[in-house]
Amino acid sequence: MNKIFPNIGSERETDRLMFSLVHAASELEKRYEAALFPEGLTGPKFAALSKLVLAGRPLSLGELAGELTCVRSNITQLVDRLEADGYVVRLVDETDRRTVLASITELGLAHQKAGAKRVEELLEALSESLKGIDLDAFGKVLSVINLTGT
Amino acid sequence: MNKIFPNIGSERETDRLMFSLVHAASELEKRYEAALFPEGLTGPKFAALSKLVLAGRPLSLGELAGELTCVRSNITQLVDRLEADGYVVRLVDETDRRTVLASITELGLAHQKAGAKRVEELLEALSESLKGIDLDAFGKVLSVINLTGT
DNA sequence: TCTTCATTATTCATATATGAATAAAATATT
DNA sequence: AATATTTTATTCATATATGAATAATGAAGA
Repeated sequence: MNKIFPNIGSERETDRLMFSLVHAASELEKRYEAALFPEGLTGPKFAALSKLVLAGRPLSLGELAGELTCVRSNITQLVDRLEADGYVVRLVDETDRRTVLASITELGLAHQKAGAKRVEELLEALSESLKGIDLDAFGKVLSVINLTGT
Repeated sequence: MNKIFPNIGSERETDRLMFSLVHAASELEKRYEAALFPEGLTGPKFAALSKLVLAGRPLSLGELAGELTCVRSNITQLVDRLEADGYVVRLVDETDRRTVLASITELGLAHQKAGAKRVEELLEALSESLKGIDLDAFGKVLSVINLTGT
């Protein structure tokens, strides 16, 4: 599904560029997901595992929700699936019995590592294909859009 | 949820740019959805209604799926919701009784028009804030990424 | 014509996302 | 200490997306 701008065929240059930008982003996401697929991972699963690896310790589901900027109930479900995959286990935090910790398993670690390698290859290839292009102007436009209040 | 690139804090410039690109796209989408919300529309609902308006005739669900580049079962559900909203009605195609046509209602038309106005305002504002920026280089980078096979 | 094949939409299972309502536990207030 | 509030995760309802399996209909070929 084209999530945005049903492409009414606008004349304005910025319209076409914004359409193209959204398309490029979704293209990137597709390649990213495709890179992770052989390792039994999806984008959200890899993101969660990567946060655990980066932290180097079990994280509470609330912390994970914060890191991944999403709602708690989302993490509950994601961790359900990761647990079903055997990539993560739930632990109770004995210092605060409300808290549930997600702890990455050996299997999860192995898959995260493999996924990270694939993603690195993807970014490396992308970097290669963008060689010799003026990225400064690109960054400037992005920063304008990224100013959240326009 | 950060759909992509769990932001491991890479040094490579292109990595940061790709992250920024995905972020910009999701920012745009958020504003787009926010613009449509007051008109009782979401992105997918508005996209479907807009295709019907653009066509100027009822479209089969298969045609809609093609226009919106998504799977048929997705459209079945989307049209269910649009029908529940009263924005669309289902008609049987008498020339091919397998086919179901989605036909926009007066109410749907009114909401699409209102939504289109909001989106136009959003794009107008965006175009304004990008005035004076070199969009050529931007377009070039996007076109590289949009070459689906890299 | 009758059987086979293709096409259409729907249903079902699943993944991802949000937000409201709930339950359990910790903290604060009286 | 007892009550009230806050914080934690889960459950539920819903929206959006995919893909596999199914049912109904149409088209092609024997």
